[in-house]
Amino acid sequence: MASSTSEIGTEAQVEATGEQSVSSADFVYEEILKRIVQGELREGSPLRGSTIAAELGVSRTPVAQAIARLVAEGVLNQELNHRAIVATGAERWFMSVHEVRILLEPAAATAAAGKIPEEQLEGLEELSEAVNLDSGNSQLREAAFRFDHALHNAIAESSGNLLLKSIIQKCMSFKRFAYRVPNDPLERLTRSHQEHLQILKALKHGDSDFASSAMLLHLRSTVSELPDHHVV
Amino acid sequence: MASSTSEIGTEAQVEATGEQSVSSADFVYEEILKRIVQGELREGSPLRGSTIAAELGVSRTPVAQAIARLVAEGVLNQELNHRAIVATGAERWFMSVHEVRILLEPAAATAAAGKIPEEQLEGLEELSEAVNLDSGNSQLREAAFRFDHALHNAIAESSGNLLLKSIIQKCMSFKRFAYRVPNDPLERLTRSHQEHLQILKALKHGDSDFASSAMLLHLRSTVSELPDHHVV
DNA sequence: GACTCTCGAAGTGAATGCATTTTTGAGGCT
DNA sequence: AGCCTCAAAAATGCATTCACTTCGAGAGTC
Repeated sequence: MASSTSEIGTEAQVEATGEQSVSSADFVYEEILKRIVQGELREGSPLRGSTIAAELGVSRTPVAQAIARLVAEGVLNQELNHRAIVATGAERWFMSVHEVRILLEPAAATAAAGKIPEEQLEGLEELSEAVNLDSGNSQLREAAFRFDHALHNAIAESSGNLLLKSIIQKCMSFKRFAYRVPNDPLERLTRSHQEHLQILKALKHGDSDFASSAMLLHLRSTVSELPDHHVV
Repeated sequence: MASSTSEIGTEAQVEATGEQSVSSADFVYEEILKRIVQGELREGSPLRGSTIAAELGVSRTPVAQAIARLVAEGVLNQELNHRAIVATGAERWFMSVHEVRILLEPAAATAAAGKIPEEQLEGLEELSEAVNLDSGNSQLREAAFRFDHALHNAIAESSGNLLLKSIIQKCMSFKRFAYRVPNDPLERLTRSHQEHLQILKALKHGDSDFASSAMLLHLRSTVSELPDHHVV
């Protein structure tokens, strides 16, 4: 289909097909963001929609949708009828995300404390127990990742603020990019898990202040340990 | 072009053409959001992309883009191959926006203090002076609106955080919906302007704490005065 | 009578085509 | 040599079309 580099396209598309129930637009969205974060696309770089469509092996329609979303999020800039360019500072995207989380998630925890439905709390505790049993390394990390996501997303959902919820959940979705750090010390994961348990306890007891403080501590300790700008 | 209600479509499209240099997707985006905020579309209401396209007199392509953006923002929910539905709590969108602003903008002001370029500061002061001369009522409100937008957007830009910037600027773009309140007391506008001046002074002097406090006061006083959920 | 199954209608996601705009590179001019 | 002009090439935005999925009503069955 594509003229020049159709092999790359097919390859990428296969990778996308691996993840079921995801639209082409979602795939393109993540692919572009990945390239920006990995430094392949520097700030100011122009994005030619048709070229990307050819490289990724999809048509221009989903590419246009993905670009529109990235423009709405500020990762790309685009004027009408002009091509999109990477916004300045886009490669520090992860750091931006984490800083915003520090501002939002303690407040979200405050609002969510005591408001998370009982059954959801039980589900979270199940997930937390799945982390305790130290099976294989990768399996442990997988369980921790799931619990992490579920906890933060549950707080976002029960915050009662739609915008807050969507921002936090978007932030969490970015963690997938950064979660391929298998050589990340196990001690850090353990401590992070302990912090998550503290937060969960506070949420269950409806202790807003405790939940907020625990969340702040959690996010601050995460950022203080990681090197430079690989924050999320 | 459209089959059933093409008159409505043409009417709306004319209204859109009035605003130059805006894509059809942007027009559809704002139209859908307006309908949600005005209660025309209640939470849980399904949105048929093809119907909206017909009503607004555009094709499904820009509608799909607009819906994709609204889904990304959490205003709509949509599963793959299912029609989008209005998220629960979407009619309280404005309140959500203001609450998030209270969480983010003081921090943005802290970061931006002393970092706004000189020429931009001068531009802001010009805009602020344009408010002082009390010409016609509507003209005064227009000037205040411009200064308001410019100030908050400048802070967002100079915050050095890409996500923060895009969220704040998006929040500000929503104010357009709420700014058709001509019977809003003049005293409120004056006080708001004074607060803006305080913020500007702090930014110019590079006083982070002052800027943050002034911003917090500004946002808090705005929310305390307005009735129920018409916050932004 | 209630439930299930099937088939048509409608809707979504993606591809392609078309008109307009921008980009860009060559040529002429100062 | 540098700058401006301009036309060809390419990219964008939108419309249209195609393939597939989902929704819904009616027939058939228990």
